Amino acid sequence: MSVADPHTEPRPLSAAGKPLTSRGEATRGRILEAAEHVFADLGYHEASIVKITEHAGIGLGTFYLYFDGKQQVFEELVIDLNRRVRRSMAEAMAGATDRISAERAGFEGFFRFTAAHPALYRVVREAEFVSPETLRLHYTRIVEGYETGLRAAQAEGDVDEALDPEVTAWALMGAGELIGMRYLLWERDADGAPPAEMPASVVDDMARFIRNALSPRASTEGSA
Amino acid sequence: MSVADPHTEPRPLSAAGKPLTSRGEATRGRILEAAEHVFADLGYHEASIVKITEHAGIGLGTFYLYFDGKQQVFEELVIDLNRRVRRSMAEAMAGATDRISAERAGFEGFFRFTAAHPALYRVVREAEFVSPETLRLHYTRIVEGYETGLRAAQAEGDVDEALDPEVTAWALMGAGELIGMRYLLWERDADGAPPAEMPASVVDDMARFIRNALSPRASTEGSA
DNA sequence: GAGAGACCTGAATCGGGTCTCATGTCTTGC
DNA sequence: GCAAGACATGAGACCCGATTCAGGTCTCTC
Repeated sequence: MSVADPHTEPRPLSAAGKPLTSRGEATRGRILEAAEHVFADLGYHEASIVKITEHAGIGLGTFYLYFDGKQQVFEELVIDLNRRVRRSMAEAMAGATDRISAERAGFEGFFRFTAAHPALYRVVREAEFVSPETLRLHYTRIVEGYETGLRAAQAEGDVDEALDPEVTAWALMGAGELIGMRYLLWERDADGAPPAEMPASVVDDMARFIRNALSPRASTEGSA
Repeated sequence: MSVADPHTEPRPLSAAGKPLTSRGEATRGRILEAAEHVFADLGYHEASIVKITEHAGIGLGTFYLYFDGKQQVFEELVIDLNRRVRRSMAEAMAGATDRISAERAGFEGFFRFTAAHPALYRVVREAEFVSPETLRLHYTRIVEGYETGLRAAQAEGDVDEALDPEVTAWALMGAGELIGMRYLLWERDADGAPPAEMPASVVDDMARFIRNALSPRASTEGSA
């Protein structure tokens, strides 16, 4: 597979590009963790370096030893989150035998991540306006896996051969995203708490939709 | 239909809530127009009141005679854009006879608007982070129409009765959005110009996907 | 135990934003 | 032609954020 492995991580460097001692690595990690918290809480523009460094318990200047600026931490964070979402999806799909159930499992993995970290997934979406390149990377990496899976499944006869794998992959991802937004990010109980997981009925409804969309049709290969 | 009519517009008021003379109304309109331009060009956070008033050719203070602040103009703009997107969709669907072709036409209307105003559709999406309430309104209004249409089509036998209309409506809208983003907002030719319209092949592929997803299945009502 | 890096710090600099307000200018009714 | 009220203005008060930098401190090596 040419798809990027969701488990590899780059070596941490200082802002100047130099390698770090373990003390430096630890501090860098604390900044990243604080950034995750602050961005998730406040969104990109309300977040500030001061708030991040305060939350990390370090001096303001220290931040600039490890990052060029706010945008760079943000990008690194999105890339990390992308790895984590894909890991969640990959884990969920691991046991599936045919493509249709793999598809369902993949969505469950995605919904599980979103339910567990609603604010974090919002961070990823905000990348569209903060760092479009990074968002492209995010979506592209997810779609690549999808597309390969769909192509293989078409060869197996699990998926309608008339469907274009690329367009279909984007359509499925979009469907998953809006469903996640609607039923996980928007839904709040009386105390304002988000749901712990996607309601089974929604997962079922969505699975039915996907099964319909993907399964080979017995007859009627009509006009385009 | 209980769906909000995309053609009605509220009366313009001053920031203090007073009705306006025609001179005032004209100025207010110029601000809104300038805001549309500036937000589309720069995004919410890069945009500033100064830039908006400069573009409108009026003094800075004048802005505050008509709006409470940046956020309020933004929200008004998003609501206006929502009306325009829905109008574009409704016009495209007007001639359709059955639901499946109405669906396809609706997407064509949506893609037409996005292709004609790529930057404007980005403004709508940015509302997720600037004014979540307004974005909810945007999506909800679109989904309402969808859902009613799907329900009616199920009664007619045009659409698989096993599908949940609400979940299906959100899934379709999400699919349309990501396809729009991928093939309209991202695609640039050598000069960096966006495509004038959605490629026919993508529309066809998407239509096939939707037809599969919605059409009643002859047999196999399998497990959930 | 002393020197060399690596690491840390926050006051100060700089830039840019929103919003107010005291001071005009138009337009309309009479 | 002259109030009165609607409309217009932009300098300035105020706020807040990113980034720099000169001066520390820590830690490791020999």
